[in-house]
Amino acid sequence: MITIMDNTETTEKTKSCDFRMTRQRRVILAELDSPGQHPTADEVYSRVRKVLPNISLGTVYRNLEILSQTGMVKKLHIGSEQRRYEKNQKRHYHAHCVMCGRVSDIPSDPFGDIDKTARENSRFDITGHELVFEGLCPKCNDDNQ
Amino acid sequence: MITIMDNTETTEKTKSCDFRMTRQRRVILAELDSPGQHPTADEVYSRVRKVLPNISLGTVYRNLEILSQTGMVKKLHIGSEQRRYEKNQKRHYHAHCVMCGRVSDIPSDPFGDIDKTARENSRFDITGHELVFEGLCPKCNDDNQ
DNA sequence: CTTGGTGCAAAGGTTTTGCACGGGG
DNA sequence: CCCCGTGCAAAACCTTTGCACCAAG
Repeated sequence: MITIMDNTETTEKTKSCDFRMTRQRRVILAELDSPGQHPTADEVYSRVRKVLPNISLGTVYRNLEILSQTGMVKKLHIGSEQRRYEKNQKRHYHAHCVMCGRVSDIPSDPFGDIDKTARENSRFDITGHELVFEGLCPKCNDDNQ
Repeated sequence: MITIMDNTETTEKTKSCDFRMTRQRRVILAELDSPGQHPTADEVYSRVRKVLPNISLGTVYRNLEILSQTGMVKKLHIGSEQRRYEKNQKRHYHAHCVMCGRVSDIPSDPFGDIDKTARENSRFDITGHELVFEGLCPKCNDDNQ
């Protein structure tokens, strides 16, 4: 029999939201575990299929959506490219290579002061911001010389 | 006969890039002229069709893409929603209503210092950033009370 | 048991593209 | 005149969804 409880806050969160921790969901979460990753749904799908060959792409999408609603996973919208996902973890921003599309983490505390500036210049009730830095990754920068 | 030259920097840019200023292209640009707008390709399409009933959606997409390459138009990537476009104009950021999807301009000088911070924390050659503020627009904020 | 989750496949929505023709410069 | 741009329609792409069955709790 498969152990379903793993007494992490992850499972706690799922339980409290009336979500079942299915095999599929657990494997998807596990795939997102290593930091510095920002896979697309399709990338998650092909990785997870190595463990669960019969999982469907629809299930991957449904789970990523549900997990992002619980806050365990974060949806990323970077450029006009395909949606990406990451495990929600310590505060950081992202850098996006305009040449190859690579996405890297940039560790940083959130810039709270820019929200304040925005509030002063608009009638919106600003709650936060999405910020992506654009530029060249080290590799493309070298190739470019 | 239709006047093709209009001796604006717009036409100059087009000429220098070997782009022809066609009737379609001119009407699309004109539609984007009033500030504070961020229409989707489809919205541009339906507006432009009032002037050019036979224009095709493909032409609208092709032109918005070309115009964004010349720098005359800016593509906006806001949340996971449909792509939006605006005429490139004085420096500002955008606020996105998480409830109704509305997009508003927020006048502001660019935050150059955050690029500096990002540079110090990554190996990317950072050239700029995409920044969208999230919150509630005045209307949704009222409805929410 | 009950009810939410799954696999499958089809549908949906947005954006791109191949092609033959037309018009800009 | 040349060849870029256009209209049309199909294709490509990404994401969502309906449905019958399955399995978590």
